[in-house]
This record gives sequence, structure tokens and C-alpha cells, in this order.
Amino acid sequence: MTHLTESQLFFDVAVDKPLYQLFTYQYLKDIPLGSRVSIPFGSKKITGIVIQKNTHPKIALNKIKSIEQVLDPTPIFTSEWISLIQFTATYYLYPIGQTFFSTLPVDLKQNKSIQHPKKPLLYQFNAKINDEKPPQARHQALLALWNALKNSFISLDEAIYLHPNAKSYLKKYQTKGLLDTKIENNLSQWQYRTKTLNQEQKTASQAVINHINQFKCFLLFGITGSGKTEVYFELINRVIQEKKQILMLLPVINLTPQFFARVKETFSEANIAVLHSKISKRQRLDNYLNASNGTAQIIIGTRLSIFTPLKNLGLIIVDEEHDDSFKQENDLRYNARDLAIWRAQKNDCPIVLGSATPSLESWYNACQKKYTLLTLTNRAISQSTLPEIHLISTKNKILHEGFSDEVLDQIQKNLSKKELTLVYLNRRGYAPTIVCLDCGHVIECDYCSAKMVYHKQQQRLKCHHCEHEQKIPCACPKCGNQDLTSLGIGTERIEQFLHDFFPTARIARVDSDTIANKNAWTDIYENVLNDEIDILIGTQILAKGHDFKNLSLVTVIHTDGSLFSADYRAPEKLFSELMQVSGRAGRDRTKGQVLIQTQFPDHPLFQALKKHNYPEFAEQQLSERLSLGFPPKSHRIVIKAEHIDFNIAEAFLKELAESIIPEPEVTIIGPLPMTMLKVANRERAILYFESENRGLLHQTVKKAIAQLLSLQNNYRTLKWTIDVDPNET
DNA sequence: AGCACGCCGACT
DNA sequence: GTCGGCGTGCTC
Repeated sequence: MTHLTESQLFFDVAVDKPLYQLFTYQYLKDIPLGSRVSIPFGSKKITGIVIQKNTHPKIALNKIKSIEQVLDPTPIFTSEWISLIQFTATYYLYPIGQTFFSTLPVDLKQNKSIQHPKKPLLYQFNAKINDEKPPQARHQALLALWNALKNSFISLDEAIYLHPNAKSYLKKYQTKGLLDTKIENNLSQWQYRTKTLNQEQKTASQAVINHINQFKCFLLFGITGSGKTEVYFELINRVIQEKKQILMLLPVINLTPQFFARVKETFSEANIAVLHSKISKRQRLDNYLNASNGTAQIIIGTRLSIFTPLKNLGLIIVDEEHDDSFKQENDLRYNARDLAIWRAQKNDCPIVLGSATPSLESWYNACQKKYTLLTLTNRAISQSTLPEIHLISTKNKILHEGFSDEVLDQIQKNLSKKELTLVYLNRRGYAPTIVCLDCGHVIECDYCSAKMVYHKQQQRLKCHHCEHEQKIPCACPKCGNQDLTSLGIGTERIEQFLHDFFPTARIARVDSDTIANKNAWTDIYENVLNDEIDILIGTQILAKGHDFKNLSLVTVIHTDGSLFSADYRAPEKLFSELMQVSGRAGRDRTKGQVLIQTQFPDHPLFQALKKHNYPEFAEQQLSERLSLGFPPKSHRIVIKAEHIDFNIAEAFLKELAESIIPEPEVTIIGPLPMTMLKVANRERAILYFESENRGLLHQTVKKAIAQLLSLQNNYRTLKWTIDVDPNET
């Protein structure tokens, strides 16, 4: 037993457990806050993070155990980072310790010290080299390495580029005492390849630069192709000059090698840290640590990188801020864009939210003057103009596998012009429904409340909501009749139809089925660039990011599904999706055309879209939402319960709801079954909390957690989650 | 979440 | 008698 002396100090420590509390430990010496420590917990030894000092522990002193070891000689986490995570845990009502740990690279969760990234060394021959014989000319690579080392300091990477065995040669030269080394210091040396900005871009970047070193939130509203990226780059350059770091968040889909190449090319020699799931664990950790120690100047990543500890943050950029992928939809359900604003505020630095179709929340904030609106209206390449959007009414028209005559005609014309056509349909597979011709039975997933999708090539039925797959049944499982038929269209079916209809056209389909392996997409992209494709068929995957030079016609054949959806966010998503695909057309010099088939061409959404008028659309939507009292007027927190048996999930939430006394102005709705009742064999019920007063709303649900925790003992097989500001309903 | 503790059923 | 089933409650 540790003897308690006057010199004992107490610390509150976060542990990776689903518990809404910190744990108090003692240590004989002071420990910097943010240190990782090894501690006994129950019968195990685990990792903890020291969050705060505690001068008056609330629990009995004899219960307090000792910290066994301080894992990091200098803490990786700053106090700013600790407040960020604490805020996140409080705001998203997630267990404090798990919040800390779920943001860490795997190596930092382990209960051991880590190796810090090596500062890259630079090598050069010293004067002694003049006494040595250079390698023979026929050893070209070795000679190149030799000469390079003679001329200037080079890095190991550069050496390996010149000679694959450079590492062993350097070692050899070093033992002979021929080498001088120095530590690479590229914080001062970076080059910015300036691009001339147009007037709008200049005005926008100047507005931000005027507020450098102070908090201000900018909404950079710029249509596709208006050159938002150039504005970002201009700002990045300015902030590097200030010797501060830039954090740039991108949607998952935009993290393409092409984009990095562009950043690398624009900021050669700058230290860029990339953080996303595809890079190796070690590289990820190195980048994380370099962000934390200030070596990295530009940090680029997906939503998770909002939690990167930074030494001196000078600017945050959130590109495509409306994108759903900034919200994590499992475990810690945070919104990286919202946390980014909090973080900018804490760091007294500007933040730029960029989008061609801002989220209505951000647009509303700009209207309320909480954010500063910056607008880019022109396409950056002056010859290119906005595509013309035509609405094709499908009312009372005969369609051929979903295509109207008009659309087929236009595709034909575009084929004869030898220009690229994009056929957009956000539904993969051959057909979304298999139905019995006799009894009308529709084949559904055994585990989800969803229809099985027919994949013809593989001759299988797949559920798009869980892993379930099955063979095509030869008879109706309900009545035994053998006449089953497929209804509706998917990308696979369109591909087949277009093959038959335009036999000579070269067609490629891009959806998550065809690009399952990594090279497939690169291959198709290559083919497109080499003008070897006439028609591209694609889902959402194709809508974003990529530019196709020769693309002059975009057709959208099925949109109406989300026009009258129960989800109040559906129109917003549809508008942004259609703007996004439309933007693919005519990005270069060719004039683009977009054909959208719909039963409701007069719908205000389409009328605004036709004019490329996001503000008009946003105004419609906002007034509708405000009058209905939906977000952003009111705020929501949702508690979801899932169980094999809906009745149990419902009973749980009912019991919970009855035990809660809501604060004034807070409404509790439910429990209700979720729109999609069952997913992966779990039935879901939901309890809504709604209020125009965020504070009271929060307080109500925060108090409910205690009930939740005690109630869950009676429902051990049930899973519950809290979702603050949910995206889906 | 784990895990230890504890109280009941069916086994050498 | 005791091995192990999982229901219960705690972790500084």
C-alpha cells in the first residue's frame, strides 16, 4: 500500500471506458497535463490521459491508486486540445474517456511510450572526399549519388531516388568519415507557386487576410469551378508566412492523390501532414506528432483530423462544408465542421467554410450575419460557362428503361460529336425490386426492412443496408409461383440497355460494384482521359471531385424519389447533388448541357436549379423550415434504442421518457419506430428532444443520462445512442 | 466495456 | 462435493 505523504499529488485521469467520469490517481511528482500514463484499473493495467489536477479528491483517499508510469517524456497533447476534447464530450454527451481515446492514432492508445518521428537528416560529402576515387562511370546511379552528395545537402529520400541502395552507401561513407550531416529544417523554406487570382478571388482572400490572428467565420460561397481552391491556397500561403499552422478538412471523397499532388506542387518544400485512413499506421502517427510539435505546416485530413493536437493554429478551412461525411454516424457522433468553428474561436483564428451549395445551417448563419459571406460567381476558366440545365418532363411519357426519347436523342447527338456523356443514377445494381407476378410478393432482406436489390451479373440478390446476399430464388418464397420479375432501374441495367441501344458506343460504369478493387477506378479514369470512353454511367461516386475535360452532356434520369421524402433534409441533399453533377458538364472549354428527367418540372427546387440559383433555393427551404419550426430554428437531440425486438426498444425509451422532467421549452416526442425499422437484424426506436433553446435542450438530455445508465441494467441486450444535431431522422 | 463476485444447476 | 452458467455491480 502506498504511504500517503504531504508530497502526494492528485490527478484526474481519462480512461478508455464507456463511463461518464474521470478517475483520480496519485503520484509523487507533478505531471504535465496531457501526459499519457500507465495506471492500474480494476484488475488490469491500462493507459490513461492526465486531464487535470485535483487538490481535493471526492473519494476516500485509501481508494486512490498510484500512477505507475508516465509514458511520454513530454506531453503530446496541449491544453487547447484537452479543452477541445472536453467540449466535444460535453456537447455530444459521450463518455469523457472514450471521447479522448477515440480521437487517437492506435499507437497512442497502447500502454507504452512511442518513438517520435526522426527529424530527417541531410547529407553532404566533406572535404575528405577529394582524396577518394569516384565510382566508375558505368555505375551510373552510384555516380549520380556521388555527385549529388558532392554538390549539396540531400535527404535520404532524394538519395534513394538516385540509387536504390543509397541507405547502405550512406552508412559506408559515414563510417569512413566522409559525410557531414545536418537536420532538415524546412519550416523557413517553402515555395508558393502563385497563380493569378481574378478580382473576386482577390477580394475574398483579402477579406480573410484582414482578419488574420482573430476569430471570424467566413462562408465562401462559390459555384463549381469558380476557383475556391486558389483562394484557399492564397490564404494558406499567407498563414505559413505568419509561422502558423493550417488545418484543412476535406470530405472523404475529395481526398484524392490528385488533390495532394496539387497541394504539393503549389507548396513545394512545405511540410504537409496528411491524415486519413488509407495511410500506414506509422506514417499517420508521425504526421500526427509533427502536427503536435509544430513541424507540420499544413495538416490535411478527413473529419477525424479536427482532433489533431496543434502547436499554433492559424487558419481552418472546411471544404465542401455541407458534406455529410463531416458528421460521424456511429459511436462519438460529432460534426467536424461545427467543432472546427469552436476550435477557430478558441485559437483566435479565422475559419473558412467553402461550398457551392452551403448547408442551410451555414447559409442561415450567414444571413444572420454571424458568418461573413464571400461569393465567387464566375467560373475561373473564363472561356467556360455554366451548363444549361433542361428539365425533361416525364409526365405521361413512355420511357425506355428509364430514358425518355428526348434524352436518348441528345445522347445520340453527343456521341456523333465525339464528346463525353455522363449518365447519372444514384442507384447501383440491376433492379431495386424483385416481385412475384402472381401474388405480388416483394423479396425483402431477412435482416432489414429493405428490398433486396437484383445484381444480374453476379446473379445474386443483395441488401444495400447489411451484408446479406442470396441466390436468386427460382420460385416465389410466399406462393411458389415461378414467375418472378424485376422492377425499377439501377446502373447495371442502364449499362446493358445503353449497350444495346448504342452498340458502337464505348461505355463504362462507375459505382461501388465496378470499382471494388483499387486499380479499377484509376483504369477507367485513365480511359476517360485518353478519350476511350463515350458514355460514363455513375452513381454519387462520380458526382464529386473529378473533372472530365470532354464532358459536355450530363443526364439525370431518376430524381423524384427524394423530392417528397419524409426526411426534411432530402431536398437540400438533392439540390446539392444535382448542382454537383451538373457542375461536371462543360468545365473546360466545351459548353455543357444538363438534362434532368422529372415528373415535376415546375417544382420550385428545379426552377431554382435551372437558374443555378442556390440563394433562391435556400430562401425557399429556409422559410419552409422556419415556419415549420424545424432546424435551424429549433435544435434536436435524439436517443436511439435498438434491439432484436422492437417492443423492447420501445419499452426502454418509454420508461426513459416517463422518468424525465423536461426543462421548460423542451418537447419530448416519441418513442417512435424509425423510418427504416430494422437494419442488420436490429429494430430501432427513437426518442426526440426538441427546443429552440439549445441550453435547456442540452440540460434535459444531460440529466437523462443518469436514468439511462441505471435503466440499461434492466435492458442488458439493448444498445442505445445519443445523437446531438442529428443529420438523419 | 471488461471483469470479479456470487448464487444456482448438473457433473466426475 | 465443485465446475461453470451468466445475472449484477464496480472500476479511482
